Amino acid sequence: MSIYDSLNPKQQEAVFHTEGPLLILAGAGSGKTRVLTHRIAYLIEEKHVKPWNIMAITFTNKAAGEMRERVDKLVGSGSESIWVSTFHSSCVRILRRFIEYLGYNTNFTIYDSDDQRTLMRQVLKKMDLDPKQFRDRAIINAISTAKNELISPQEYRLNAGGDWREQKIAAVYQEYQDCLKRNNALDFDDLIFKTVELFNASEEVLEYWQERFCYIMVDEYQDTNTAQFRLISLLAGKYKNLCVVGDDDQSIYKFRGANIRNILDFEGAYPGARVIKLEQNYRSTSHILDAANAVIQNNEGRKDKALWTDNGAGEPVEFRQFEQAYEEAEGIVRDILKHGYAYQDCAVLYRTNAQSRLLEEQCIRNNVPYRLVGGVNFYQRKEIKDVLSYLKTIANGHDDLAAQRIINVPKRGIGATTIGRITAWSSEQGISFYDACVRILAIPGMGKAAARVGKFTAQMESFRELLQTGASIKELIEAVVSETGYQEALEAEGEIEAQTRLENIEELINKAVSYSEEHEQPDLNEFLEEVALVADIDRMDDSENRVTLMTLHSAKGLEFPMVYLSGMEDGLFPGMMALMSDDKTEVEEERRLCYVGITRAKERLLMTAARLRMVNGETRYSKVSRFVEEIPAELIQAERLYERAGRQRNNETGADGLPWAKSRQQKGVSMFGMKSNSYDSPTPDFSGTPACGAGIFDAAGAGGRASKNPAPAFGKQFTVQRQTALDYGVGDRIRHIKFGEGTVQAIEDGARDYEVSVNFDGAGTKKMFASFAKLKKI
DNA sequence: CGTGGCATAGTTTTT
DNA sequence: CTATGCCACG
Repeated sequence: MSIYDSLNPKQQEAVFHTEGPLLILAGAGSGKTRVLTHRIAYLIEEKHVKPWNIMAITFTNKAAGEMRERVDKLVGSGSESIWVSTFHSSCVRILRRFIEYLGYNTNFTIYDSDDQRTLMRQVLKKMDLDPKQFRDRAIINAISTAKNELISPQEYRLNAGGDWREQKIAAVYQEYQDCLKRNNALDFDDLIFKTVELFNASEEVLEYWQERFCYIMVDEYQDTNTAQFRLISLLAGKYKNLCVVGDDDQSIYKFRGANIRNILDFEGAYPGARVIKLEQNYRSTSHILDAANAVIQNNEGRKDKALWTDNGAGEPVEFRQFEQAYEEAEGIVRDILKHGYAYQDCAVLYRTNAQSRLLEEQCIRNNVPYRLVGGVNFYQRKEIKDVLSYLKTIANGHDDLAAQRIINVPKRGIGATTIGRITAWSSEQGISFYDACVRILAIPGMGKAAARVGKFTAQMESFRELLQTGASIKELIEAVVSETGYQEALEAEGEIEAQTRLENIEELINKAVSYSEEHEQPDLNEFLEEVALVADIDRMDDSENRVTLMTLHSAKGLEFPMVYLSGMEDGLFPGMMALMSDDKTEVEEERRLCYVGITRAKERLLMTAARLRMVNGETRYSKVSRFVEEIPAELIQAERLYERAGRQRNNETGADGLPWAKSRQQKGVSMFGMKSNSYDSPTPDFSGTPACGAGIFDAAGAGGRASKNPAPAFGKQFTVQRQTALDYGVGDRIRHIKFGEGTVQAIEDGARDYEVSVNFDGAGTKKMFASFAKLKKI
């Protein structure tokens, strides 16, 4: 009895085929991770391949982590030396050792999309291009596409030919790359691009890695782009022991450069490649699977395959159309409360992040604990970026963007003029921005600002010393936040803002602590880089009992017993862009996305749509998504609204006859923004807090209990409950966590919360919200 | 130099 | 509608 007996014949075939190129076409839920992990185990235990000669590439860190965990269980010792990581982190590791061949320094920094944008603006400004004609976003996209296709600035210029605009973009591309290099920085696309460049530049380096990775496995192969394909080809070029796993029907990252031809043409690129299809699905009921098959069949140019399952038929797929978008959200949440699945077994999926708002509202309203994946990345939040910029500047002064970001945060009286002068001087001298700051006295025309800059650099140097003398990253962050006055400045901004932001910083500190615990020799640079490559999905903690809200894209690779597909409307999903496009593969891509969504469901699938939805401030009517129509009637149980004539509609929806009247009214009583007493308890207005809907945050339900409890429950950022009564009154002595002791001056019954004025012994009079201030009676 | 107000533009999905 | 950017004022 071996561990391989539990695999089906096809899976075994894939596991035992170890030499030469292998394409595993793994349909949704066909156990591909099982195959990959068992294959690794087989290589090590039966073929005696050294663990360090194996490389497994996944798309997200989360997937990498899971795979590593499962491999650990299968393979006793040595599994830690297998490379299991994403394309991006693999490339970083390679570049950290050899990028000097390309004239960069090995302690390069990684620019995220925000940094990229900042830099691009600087470049566009410097080149004096009409911002109307050359939008940063558009140029970044063009460059990104070029990099994904391995097109260098020089080639871009050649391809541009006589096209004036393209010529300009080529020049911007060139300048942008020069700036990156001067800053010793790489953007996301560069990580792959530069690694390929490195391999092309040095036979010696390439051979080193070819010998290192004799066995390579790539997951989600349908989503690789040209650069990634090239990278893999180079690495596997010598031994050709390349095993790729993917499903062409789940290719959903075209916008990111993914080239579906990579998987469709694999056999062409690797003659003699073995192809194994995994078609048995272990995840879903046959109703769900048949619905998925029915939808995807409408695509052309796919690899022929037929997924089947011997799970039971299960319940039919359901579809419900609602009048209003908020009713749709409400319907979903009600259903969650009704059907009895644990919260953590439910996922609500949608096409665009904007749709999460209504769902959140309804979850909060009905006390359903949820977890939001996506939106603004945690690491892109202002306060986090600020702190990280400090750390970057402390770690090495090479990152100009980071230094420029924080030199006047908190306010130090160093304005744009001064920063501009320093920047100009630093580029004249060919030194970094930070180094220029250090030599501030040498810069002409500085005046008063010189002293301020001097104070700044002195402080930064003191932080460096702190780090030298062995302070942990945690201690460093704490020192930065308190000694620079960052925390103070934050608190001055307002109670609610400060609270959420400080909690975010707290979360970053936690991250730093767990990093330090995991590594024998914690290193600030390494920490920064780890943090630079995390995706939202990586931070998803599925141990808590919460409903998951996320985009269809984020859902790839996951599964849930109960799945809701919301916003099934033509114009939203498939999106307007795809419908309008002449390129019909755009709709096909959306259809694949739908296929991914459907196949996430194990037991029950409910699709929903609204006939009316607010989009960009105006109400839009939509038809039911064509994807729903593609599911044969016998598989689906549909509740539709009748298509009504316009006049009748007015009677139904709005007292004043306006079609959108009802939605306005609803907006008025919504949880966001408006003051309203129609709920058991008001909630903070988090439509205004930047942290809202950002990254993953946890909104805790009342311990998993549904309704009844009048206090709405938020977690983390929103650990807010309006106290029905305060245990202190005017004149009482209280204690505040930061301001110390004081006397309550007044309590106002505000719209959302009690506003308490307190005269602190040390800090004077402050007005604060009761639920945030956490005042204790003494 | 900092702030606040106004105008404008933008909108998919993310490593 | 909302976020961001720019400009004018204090």
